[in-house]
Amino acid sequence: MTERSQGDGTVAKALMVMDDVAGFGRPVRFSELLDRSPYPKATLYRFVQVLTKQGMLHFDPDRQTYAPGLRLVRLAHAAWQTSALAPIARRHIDALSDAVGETVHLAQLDGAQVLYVDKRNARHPIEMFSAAGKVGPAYCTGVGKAMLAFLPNDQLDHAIAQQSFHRFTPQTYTDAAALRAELAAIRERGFAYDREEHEPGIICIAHPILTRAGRVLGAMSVTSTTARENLAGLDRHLPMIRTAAEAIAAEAQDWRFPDAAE
Amino acid sequence: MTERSQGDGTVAKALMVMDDVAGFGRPVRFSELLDRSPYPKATLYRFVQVLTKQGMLHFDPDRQTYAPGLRLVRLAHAAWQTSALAPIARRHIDALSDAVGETVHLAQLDGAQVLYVDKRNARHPIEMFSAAGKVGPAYCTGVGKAMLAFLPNDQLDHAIAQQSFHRFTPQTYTDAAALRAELAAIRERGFAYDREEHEPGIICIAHPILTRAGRVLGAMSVTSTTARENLAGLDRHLPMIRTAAEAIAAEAQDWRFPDAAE
DNA sequence: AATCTAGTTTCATTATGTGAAACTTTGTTT
DNA sequence: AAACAAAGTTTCACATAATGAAACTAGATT
Repeated sequence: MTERSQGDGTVAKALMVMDDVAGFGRPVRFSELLDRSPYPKATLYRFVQVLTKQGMLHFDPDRQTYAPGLRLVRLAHAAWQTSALAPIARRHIDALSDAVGETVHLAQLDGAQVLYVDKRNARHPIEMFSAAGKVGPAYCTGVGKAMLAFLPNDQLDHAIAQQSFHRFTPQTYTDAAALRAELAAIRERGFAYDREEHEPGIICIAHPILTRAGRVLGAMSVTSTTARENLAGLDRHLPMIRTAAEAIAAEAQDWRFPDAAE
Repeated sequence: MTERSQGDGTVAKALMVMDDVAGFGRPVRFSELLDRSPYPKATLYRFVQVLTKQGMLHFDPDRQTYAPGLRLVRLAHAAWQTSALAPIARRHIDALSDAVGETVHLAQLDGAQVLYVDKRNARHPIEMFSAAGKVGPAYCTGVGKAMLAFLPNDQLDHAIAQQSFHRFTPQTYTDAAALRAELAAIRERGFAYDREEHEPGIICIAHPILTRAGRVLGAMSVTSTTARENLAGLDRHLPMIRTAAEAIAAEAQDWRFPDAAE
């Protein structure tokens, strides 16, 4: 399932169990968990007990199933609030989505993956946790490429090494060389497109959010469909998305990133 | 800060550190954390290292501060989605908030506290994590009392024992006896009011969400202000909130609570 | 240069986690 | 109803991992 790091401490192991439970996407029985777990029965059992007692897992006695617990939601609330990006970006995203009438995403880089931290959908009013917390591939999404393109070399190498390069559509970049060329173009241009690389019919324009020193804080995108728009059409939104991205960066910087030279 | 349970296992201790970091509500320095922590420097240091390496904490090298990490947001996403209540309730909450034009809350009981898991604000369109994950007192909120009132005796005793009974307003119930009387009235009536018990000027009507067997799944409320409404006015919304609560209960039950006799 | 504070590493000691196996409970088959 | 199987829980000798006092280093401050 996940890559297992051994002897990494008890805490790391317990968190791996959390990931496993979360990975099912539904309440799981102990035995199902055991099948996927590298730990022996008694060990896994103790972990699950401790995590449940701690509120990190919730045990449903009727069904005898475990699911991620409410303590996580409480902690995530703190994470979101404390985050230097999401709370600041909120009103800019509101404004942008109102102005362009399309779906707007805010994402951060979480290791080699894209993690969506906020979203506005012009039509359906709200998405809550169903949107925030979602992860996606970095190499074939607008926000992902926008962030990768402005990473320092060492971090970029590391991130690229971890991409899966699965071909989602005919347009997906499926090797590191092609991706690097695309990233160079993005760096040159200042923003990224998603040309149906992740989902057929879905296109977007994405802009990085950078500190003055050029450190990547996140990215935001405006998404549309090939049925309604083409890339040239999305360019209309460029001034607004750029303004928003810069405004967010400026606020975030003043607030919490006094930007020591790196 | 929090109650400390000793010898409760390494995982529990690590999670306590998480709570402490989250409790600050802002990025914290190691030394600030040390002041509040019962652990010696080296021990706390190791915890913070492990948690950071695991993505449960984020370390800002510029400021040398720790904040809750992105892995939490990812896990909370799973928790929210897997939860038996929030995803099901979503469209009902949408509909209810549209219909009544007031703020609607969805909450669950997390130990002795109320944990808000969703919210619709008629005016301001969205609140994201800023709303979900928030905790509040059970004894002086509509949703809190609506849930407490339908708890089995042993759980109720336990929950009441943990209430702080802080007097937020002149209307706040400040002792267990008064609260128990109010809960009896709520049980009788089938729903709860908040008569400015938590915040002056804020009133609400709240309805529990119960399985057929009477187990408490959560509660939902419609909130207004004394400037616009009074309790009698809120009663107008009763049929709709009751219908919504029952619909949510029915769906949740079919979906994941086949309701073994309790 | 001396002093202070915050952060990091070391290492002998001890507590804690580990997991094979035995056991109990629950549900299914004959 | 008895026999069986599968899932869940407890035990305990053993090994690993956590502990924390103290020593150390890096930056500030005087």
